[in-house]
Amino acid sequence: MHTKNINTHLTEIKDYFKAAISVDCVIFGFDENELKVLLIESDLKEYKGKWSLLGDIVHPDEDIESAAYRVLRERTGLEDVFMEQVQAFGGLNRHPAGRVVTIAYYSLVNIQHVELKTLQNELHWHAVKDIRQMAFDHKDILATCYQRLQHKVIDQPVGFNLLPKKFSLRDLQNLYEAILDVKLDRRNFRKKFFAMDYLVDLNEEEQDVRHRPARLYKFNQDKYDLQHKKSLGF
Amino acid sequence: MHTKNINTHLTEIKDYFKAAISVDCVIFGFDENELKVLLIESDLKEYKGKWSLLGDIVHPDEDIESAAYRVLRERTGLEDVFMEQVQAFGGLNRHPAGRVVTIAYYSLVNIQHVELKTLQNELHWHAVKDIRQMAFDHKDILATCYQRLQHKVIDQPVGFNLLPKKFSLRDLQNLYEAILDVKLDRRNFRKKFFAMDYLVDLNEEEQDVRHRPARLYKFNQDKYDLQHKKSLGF
DNA sequence: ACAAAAGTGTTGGCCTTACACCCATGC
DNA sequence: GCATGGGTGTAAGGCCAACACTTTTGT
Repeated sequence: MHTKNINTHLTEIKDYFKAAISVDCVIFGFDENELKVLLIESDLKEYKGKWSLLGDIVHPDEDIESAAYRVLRERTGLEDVFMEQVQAFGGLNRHPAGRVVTIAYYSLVNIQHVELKTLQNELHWHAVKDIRQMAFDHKDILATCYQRLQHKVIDQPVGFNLLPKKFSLRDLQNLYEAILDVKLDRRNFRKKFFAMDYLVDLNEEEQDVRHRPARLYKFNQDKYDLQHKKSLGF
Repeated sequence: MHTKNINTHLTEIKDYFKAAISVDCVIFGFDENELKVLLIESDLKEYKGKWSLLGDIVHPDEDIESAAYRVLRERTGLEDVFMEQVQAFGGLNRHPAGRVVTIAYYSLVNIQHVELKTLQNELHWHAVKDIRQMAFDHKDILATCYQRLQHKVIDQPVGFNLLPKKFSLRDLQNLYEAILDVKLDRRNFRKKFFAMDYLVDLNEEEQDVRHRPARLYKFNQDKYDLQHKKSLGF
């Protein structure tokens, strides 16, 4: 039996250096109590009018993670935001131009900080729950990344990345309810977060609300980094 | 500002079809109460004598998942076993032959069913906890896949894939203790698994043990598939 | 009879859930 | 003063962790 292994035999490999690697970024934001994702209109004739994720080919001298950060930076102006690889998508005919294997990342951004780098208004935030059709296999990619996010926020306090620096507990709860698509009990939610001790009371209040203003908090990243990272368990 | 997007602009792509895609399989087995992984000796001069994962280039007409299954089949003779993609590894100089982005998979196999397809005895099962050095970035890949496995067995009953069809509760506990690297309470462990109702009592006993023989069970996959897949929570 | 591992229940503490009233502010 | 959402505590039940003795088999 003849078996090959790229890790032991090199001679036949040269013929195979013909694929392209891309990254696709699922950029999540939170606005108007909805989870949003940043999409771009596709110009490709095959997908005319459909929305697609932000992505690009990985350059020859570029790490895949760097490529993902580059895409993010070029489109949103943001750096140093939360980003995580999800997985590769490598179906045979997923891209009309040829064999393109894409690596999917998702990132969590404060939607207020984003300055869209747009040419003809072709970039838009879409409510995740309203998205029906997308170009390529991007609906799959989005769904997989969204699932990953849902698991992640249960496990670790990453949701803060989607909020402004100062936020109320109501904001935080709205965020979790939007991501997980559940209703949560207000008192128990507060208890849980105060018990975790990651919130810093800023002794400030909301402005311009026409009811009793809520206290504002910020997230204490350092405290979280120190402690054993235990599950939030919703 | 000029930004590119593979999902909207195609003209410049051709130049980039020069990378290679590979898959690397972390094939886990369980034997002598230890978690093992199947490795092959590297022939590459750069990694002479080091052990590496089983991997291969993804063929042009081949899905990445199919490629992973092919590697598994060619080396172990197995098909239809548990396998899951973990993530891509795309560091710049991870392969001496050029730009090779690899997609890592792990699979769980019954080590008794494996017939190693070996040419010069270059394939071996290694205890995961004893592995020190590996070729390429394979130690990273293994570590990432092992972590994923640890989370997975807590979440879903996939451990059965590593055991023979018939097993005792002691076998099952040994497996979980090996994977999670913890000691578990025997009574609570039994309670938990009986409560989940995934085990079928075969009304058989161990043979050839020099103490009281344990009852044998099998896993009821169908029952699991039907129920809501709830966490095992160790 | 002895060695070795299998098998079996109960209790206490903790964590989770469910639930209702008063408070501060803007209009 | 009224409408709106903010803020707070407690009790009951379920879940998990800790723990020791008896049973079965081989030698």
